[in-house]
Amino acid sequence: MKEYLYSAFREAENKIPELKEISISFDVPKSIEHGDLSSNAAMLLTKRLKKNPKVIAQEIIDALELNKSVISKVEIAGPGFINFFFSKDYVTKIIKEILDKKDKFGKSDKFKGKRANVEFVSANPTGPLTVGHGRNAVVGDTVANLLEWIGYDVEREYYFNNAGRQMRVLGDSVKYRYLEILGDKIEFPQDYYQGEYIKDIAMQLFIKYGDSLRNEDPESIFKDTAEQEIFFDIKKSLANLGINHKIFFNENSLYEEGKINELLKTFKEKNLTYEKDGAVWLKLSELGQPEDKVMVKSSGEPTYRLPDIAYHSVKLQRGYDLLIDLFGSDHNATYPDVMAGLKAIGYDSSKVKVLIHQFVTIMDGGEVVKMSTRKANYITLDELNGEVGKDVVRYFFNMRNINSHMFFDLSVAKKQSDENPVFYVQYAHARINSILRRVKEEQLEVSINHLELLSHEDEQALLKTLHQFSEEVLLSAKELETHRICTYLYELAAAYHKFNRTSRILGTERHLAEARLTLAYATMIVIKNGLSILGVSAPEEM
RNA sequence: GCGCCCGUAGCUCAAUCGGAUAGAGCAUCAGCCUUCUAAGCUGAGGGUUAGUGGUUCGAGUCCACUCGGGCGUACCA
Repeated sequence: MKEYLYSAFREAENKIPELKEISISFDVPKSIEHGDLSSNAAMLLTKRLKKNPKVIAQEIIDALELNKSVISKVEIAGPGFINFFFSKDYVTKIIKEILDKKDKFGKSDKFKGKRANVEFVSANPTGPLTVGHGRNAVVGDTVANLLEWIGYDVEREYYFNNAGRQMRVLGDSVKYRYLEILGDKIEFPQDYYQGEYIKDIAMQLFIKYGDSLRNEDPESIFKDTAEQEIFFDIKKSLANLGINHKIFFNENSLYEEGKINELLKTFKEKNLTYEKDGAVWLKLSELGQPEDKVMVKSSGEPTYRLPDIAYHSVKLQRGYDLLIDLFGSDHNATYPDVMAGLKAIGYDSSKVKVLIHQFVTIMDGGEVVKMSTRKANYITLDELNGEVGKDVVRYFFNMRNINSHMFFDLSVAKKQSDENPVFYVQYAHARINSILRRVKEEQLEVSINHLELLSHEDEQALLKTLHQFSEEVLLSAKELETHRICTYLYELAAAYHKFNRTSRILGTERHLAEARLTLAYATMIVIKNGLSILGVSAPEEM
């Protein structure tokens, strides 16, 4: 609906040139009394024109050449809002568009030809994915979906590190459990991985190799087997949620391909490094960061910053127009250094968008569950998925703004899953399918021939909600905010349930019945499209 | 101490670039099924948007400070 008004305002700029100086926007007013779309342009111009906003509003209205068949009424209200009321005909037209585009309705080609990379999950293979990783996984995949909906060619990527201290401890942990199975009496160190899965891997090795591995290095077969098994499980957990990464990027390849040394050399050439206490420091303080940081430890090992910068430069070299990083708030201190480093060596760091989600606090029966992979005190993503199902997991994690901390009460999720909003949305979809099955007996058909009969306020409200879908997708994708889709779908479902109550189909005069049926059918398409962005199923029966 | 995020109804959360009377769900209370799924609908109660000050036609939203919470602040990743 906004498009029409934007172009009308653009034409009005000829008569009121000051309109060019402000950013024109249209809001959907909270109350229907204030029309379908509202503009605050007059109020924004009060200073420039030094006139009463209501007077300016009238001048704007006079300058606009509006088609009566689109805009039925324009009003000045409140302190100077210009409220536009759309004609019934125009509002109804959306049905034709939906029927025409079907599962493509809401998609846009605004960013067609652009390439994006979304890096998410990126957990090292030291243990199963927990509920905490779930938020990252679901939001990352949904952000990727959103970008695809506005035209991007998207690649999903998983960055991991199978070297380093964490993985050494993993190998050691497996070896200790293996020795336990062989009957050795050892005290399992507290800071080793305590999870049952370590014992399972050790047992597998015992079954396969007997006691022949007693003298093997923990970093060889023990670590390698653990990595393989754990990664297999991680991928399976993700696949169970409909998530499939195209690229698994091993940090180690950056070393093997000399990218780390290359980067270090570049920094040195640009005179951005110095040595102190046997370590190599990057002059981040000269790059707008609070303090210099160590890139290469005195031991000769790089810190995580160096590979992180190298990794991002490699990704930028691949030619993406947009790079998304998604990680938890525990990493919030690391990315400014990476961005500063990238910028210093000539990359366009504005292509990198870092999304940081706040933590998920797991509750069980009102009690906080402290999570630690090391201590094996956690609820796995698989367990959660098994309890409540993919649809609930995906909807739930997408529901909230990632800037907010999120409470996940397991006992509530299990016990009251019936009351989860995802069912409310899915139920609307199922209800529509139900009526579609029923009308076959009545020989009613989906038809655009009598849509002008849709005049009930609940029908009009539903139509206007349908109008907003495309804009909502575009906005959600631009802002990289998945929760907006959930909010929208909930409103759409509510509008449908209301309509379902007041605008009955069976037992109604044929033309009106078919018009309503067609509206319901269009609603079904939009609900299904919205749910598909979230990766949530649209059941035909519940 | 410093940096990032947060503080909205009893609970969990929305709120478009700063817009009009701050909205939903859960919970509580009162209604609605011989009619397309009651996993639904209608209504009621519930708020000094943590606090103080500022910016302006207008602030939950922006700025400053205070209080409270989360995460960081390594030659760990």
